Amino acid sequence: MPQQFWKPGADKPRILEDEEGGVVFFAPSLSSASSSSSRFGYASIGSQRQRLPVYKYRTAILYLVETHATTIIVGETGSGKTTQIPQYLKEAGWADGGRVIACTQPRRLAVQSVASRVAEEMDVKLGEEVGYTIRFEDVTNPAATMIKFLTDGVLLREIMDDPLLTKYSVIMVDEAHERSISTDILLGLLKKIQRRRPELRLIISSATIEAKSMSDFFQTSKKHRGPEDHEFVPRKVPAVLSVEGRGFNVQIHYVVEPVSDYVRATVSTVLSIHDQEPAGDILVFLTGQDDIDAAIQLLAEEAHASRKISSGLIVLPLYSSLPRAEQDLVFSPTPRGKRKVVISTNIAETSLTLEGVVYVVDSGFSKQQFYNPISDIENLVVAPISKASARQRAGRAGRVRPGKCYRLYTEEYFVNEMSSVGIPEMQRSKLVSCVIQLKALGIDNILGFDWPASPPPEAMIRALEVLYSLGVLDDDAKLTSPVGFQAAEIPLDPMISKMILSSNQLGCSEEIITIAAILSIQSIWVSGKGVQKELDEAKLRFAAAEGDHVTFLNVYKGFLQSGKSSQWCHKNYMNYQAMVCICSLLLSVNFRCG
DNA sequence: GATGGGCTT
Repeated sequence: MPQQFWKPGADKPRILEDEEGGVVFFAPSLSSASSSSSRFGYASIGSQRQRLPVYKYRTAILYLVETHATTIIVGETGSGKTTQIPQYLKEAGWADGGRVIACTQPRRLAVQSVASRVAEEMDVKLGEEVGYTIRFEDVTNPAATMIKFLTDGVLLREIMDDPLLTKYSVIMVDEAHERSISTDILLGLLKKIQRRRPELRLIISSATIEAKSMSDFFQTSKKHRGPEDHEFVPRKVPAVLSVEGRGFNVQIHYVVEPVSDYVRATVSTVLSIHDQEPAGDILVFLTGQDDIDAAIQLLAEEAHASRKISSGLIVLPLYSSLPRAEQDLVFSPTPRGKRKVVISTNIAETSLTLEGVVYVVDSGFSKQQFYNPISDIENLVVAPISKASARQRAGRAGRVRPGKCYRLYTEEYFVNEMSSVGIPEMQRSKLVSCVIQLKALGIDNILGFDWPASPPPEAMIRALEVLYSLGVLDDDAKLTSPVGFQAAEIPLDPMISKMILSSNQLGCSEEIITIAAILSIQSIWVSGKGVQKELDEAKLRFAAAEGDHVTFLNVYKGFLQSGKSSQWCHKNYMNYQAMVCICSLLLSVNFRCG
């Protein structure tokens, strides 16, 4: 039975969700005038740049940055803020005198693609005036780079060498609304740095909502407040500027009654879209591989049962552990007369963008990590998403033309029950790595640190206990010498760093570093629906009686003997990308540990 | 017999 959605404008009274800044769905007329037709013309890069929504705020942004210590920019995707603002700053002279403009991103891929886009717009070679740094890859030229894109994790590491980040004149923290651990630590540290360096300017860029709490965070100072309107001191009160995006209008449909099984509901919704709606690809958000496989299975069964309805559907799964070749399928253009259905995890919410999506089906759930500091156990649980996520998901339907989003929950639920933003990662994770990093930066009063979102004190205490038991912290909760400092230097989980340091005395460093590298990446095995049996057999070929760790060693040996061959990985159900990653990790750890 | 959302240094 197909799901029942009510259509906007029909009998049921429409509760507008704009109260909380539902701007995501409705961009002013500007978008229809400027994007669809002219965007595909042969405009020069210069005029393309001028057509971005952010362009008309150029003067305002430069003025605010000049006069305020912190500027918060609320902008939807497609406003052009990430690529344009660093260029405006450079044009206004913020990179003069050897200073550098930094722009951080939570993800490596975003850093690379934004950097190359900006280099192209400025018509310079990537790695010169415009460069980027991500782990294992530094494409900058210290003598020439004026605009530098980097992951927030890399900037955090840079603070270890240069605690005041002296070479930067402006630091733009992008995607701050995602509230990843590194972004939050970075924000806390930048606030501190700012007190010592009044000439440093910060730009915090966030997709929606949290502008107010972010502004409060940068406004309130625990200690001495500087003079506010002094001529040469920038204003401490953050400026907040909102920039509209370029998304198309997305019509939201809610279910009338709550659904009991969101996988089934997904399938019937997809089928009725396919049956009733004009051409356009469908993007479905489910929680994980299990759900996704079940939905695909069910779709196949329905297709078999009613050939008429489901002919012309191309159904593709999408999740991060899917082999690269299969992931790439979702980017292939949809053949004429066909309709692509991508059934995805959260990966399509932030990390990748699919062109051609016109319909989004949102289950309302995602898997989220939670940490219980009492039991010291991390859990992955299916939990309801936030309004912010729901808006982000819906926005994925409006990239090429007006679209529709089908939410598998009631409007009443969305309005009254759904929390407006998710819980910051900081408040639902282990903090061992985070604490050792702050200690390495000389921040002794960890419990008194000024966070954008305070983590639970129990989690902090547990992290301190773990570090103490590893011998990384002493009785005064200071880093021990040399073990504590060495462990902080190694960019891995402190438990693993300690294992590496101890292996030195036991004469098994080489083996332990290999194991450490493998434990530090997501998985060396490929994943997928039909390969479970083959995967188990492959694992058996390397299995060691001593356990998984020695099995890992065998796998790595095999990989080396194959001459680091990708075919060998494929044959043995191993993730080639992961193995390459391990090699880089080995290099960097070996480098640090002599 | 039960099991990996997504990132990152």
